Amino acid sequence: MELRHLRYFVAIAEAGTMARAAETAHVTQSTLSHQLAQLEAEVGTLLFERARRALRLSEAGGVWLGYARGVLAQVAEARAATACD
Amino acid sequence: MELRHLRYFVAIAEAGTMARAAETAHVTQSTLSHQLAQLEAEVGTLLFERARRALRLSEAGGVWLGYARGVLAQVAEARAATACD
DNA sequence: TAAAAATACTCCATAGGTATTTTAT
DNA sequence: ATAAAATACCTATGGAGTATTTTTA
Repeated sequence: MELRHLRYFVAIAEAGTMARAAETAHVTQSTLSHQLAQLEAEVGTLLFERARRALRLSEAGGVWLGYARGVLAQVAEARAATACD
Repeated sequence: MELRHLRYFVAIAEAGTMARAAETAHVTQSTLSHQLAQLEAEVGTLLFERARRALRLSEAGGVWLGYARGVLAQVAEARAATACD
């Protein structure tokens, strides 16, 4: 798992679809699909429900969204703490 | 920046030398040197002082060590929270 | 049938390795 | 002399892209 997986996961969760998340994340829908599959495989759970047309966060997905945001926020804070410019 | 950079950075900080960190991180000294240089370039500050034979955390490095450990701990917690086995 | 995700495939950027050089005791 | 980091160079994995195929409202 890398920060990339968390960034993409949050982007997808916030956009609702991979197509729209692709724009904000500056990658293609295909890439998001791949990376999300990797994350889900590593976590061992589906983070989104695929039954519907649009993706919907699963229960585990909701939990993960909180952690992912927290981790990314911490990273941003660390950056800010050492930014001297 | 990826989690990899944080993992390696913490390993180096805890081991004191890259050679020993290489064993615990299961990569070579060369790889650690490369990745640490990347992290420092991205952060914009040296995280270790090179004046001495062994690496010593710089002031910014100390701050980063705290954040890096926090981030990795959060990731571990997230994993644990969704581990169903 | 339209709008989405998944998938086959291709490419190339880069993580990581080996070997060597540099640096500081 | 020695033990460390830095660096030059190489290889191969996998991140990311294009094009296509499912899938489902």
